[in-house]
Amino acid sequence: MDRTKPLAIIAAAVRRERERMSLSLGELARRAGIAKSTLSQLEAGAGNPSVETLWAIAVVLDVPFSRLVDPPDDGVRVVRAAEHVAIPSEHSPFTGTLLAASPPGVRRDLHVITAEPGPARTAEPHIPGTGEHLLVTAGRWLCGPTGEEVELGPGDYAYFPGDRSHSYRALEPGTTAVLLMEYR
Amino acid sequence: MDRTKPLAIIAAAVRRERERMSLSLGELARRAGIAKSTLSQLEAGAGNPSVETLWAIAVVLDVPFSRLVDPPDDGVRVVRAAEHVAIPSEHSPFTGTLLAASPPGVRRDLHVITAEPGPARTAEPHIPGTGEHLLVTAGRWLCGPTGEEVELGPGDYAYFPGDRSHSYRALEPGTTAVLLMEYR
DNA sequence: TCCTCGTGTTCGGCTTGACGAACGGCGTCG
DNA sequence: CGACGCCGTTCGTCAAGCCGAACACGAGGA
Repeated sequence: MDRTKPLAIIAAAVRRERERMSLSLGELARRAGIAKSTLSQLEAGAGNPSVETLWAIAVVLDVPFSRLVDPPDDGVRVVRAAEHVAIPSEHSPFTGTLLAASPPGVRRDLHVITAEPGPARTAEPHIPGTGEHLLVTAGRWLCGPTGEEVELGPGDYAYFPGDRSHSYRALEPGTTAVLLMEYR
Repeated sequence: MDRTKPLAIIAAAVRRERERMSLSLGELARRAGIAKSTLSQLEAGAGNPSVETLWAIAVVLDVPFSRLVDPPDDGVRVVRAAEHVAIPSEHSPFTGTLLAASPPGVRRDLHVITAEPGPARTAEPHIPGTGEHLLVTAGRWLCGPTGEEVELGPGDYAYFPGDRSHSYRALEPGTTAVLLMEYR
């Protein structure tokens, strides 16, 4: 499984999530019912916190346990419909193409989205570590991080990090896609 | 975030994963470099293990930390294309339908799958906690856990747990779908 | 200026988890 | 049968995490 020292990761993650919620160290400690000294040492990367302690923190921060343990990624990937490599498998009862395998510890929302032709609509960057997987089912999309937009047709797949400004634009009526949004 | 007591979950998860690897309690303890008494108490649901301890165990069991902390789920969900509730959002530059929000701590693979009409193909159950999300893009599928198959057309969405025997069957030529497989 | 409140840090004391040895229970071999 | 091996549990000791108070620092306000 994972490679890096858990201590530093957890320490950084707790601090990051805490600041994301705009909570002071003392306030978080109070809400979590732990001593702020404990939290201070934890964020300093010292010691070896117990499950109970971490759990209480995760609950208050409203993040899964896992969020306190994994790192980020980057880049834009596109797999054209024509490039799909069909893999007949004995293990699966169908022919499939693997588009993206996820690292552990992500949350994700699965959407179906539709848009009509018009001006590009831009989304503000989400929190770091967010990613968007798009699989076009009909029409044509022009989308991606600002300045790196790609045009996608039916069957095309694209991934790009969501922590940068990015836009979506439909080029044909009834343009639809499956959108998988991932958060850490 | 989560609701249930972490202790019992972790205890059960460790025992489950340990037995999956056919390791004795003592052997796991030895490999992980912890006292077997510690492991014994942990599996008994007593105490409040430290991160270091859990980490060592997770490494030996070759599972992500998260696998030791989240529970299972069940049931089959279907959202018909006609039932998709379009949500125009100011936050998103498109109209979307949320099909499924993920529980924390999952790994997932995103596939595009295609099949031609023929006999149903059955998949063996995967490890507990596995789930499959299917969104039909063309044709008609008949699939689901054995005995609970549902018929799906373009735009239809279904979820079912993958830890039971289940089958896929295409009813029309060129039947395709987006398949999101989740593991814990 | 002085006081107050907020931040995050460091310092004793107590609690508790981790350790290793010793224990009882089974199956196997001499 | 007794002796060994492995299983998992229980017990006493020790180290370490957790706690709460005291601490230093900076930003306002009177």
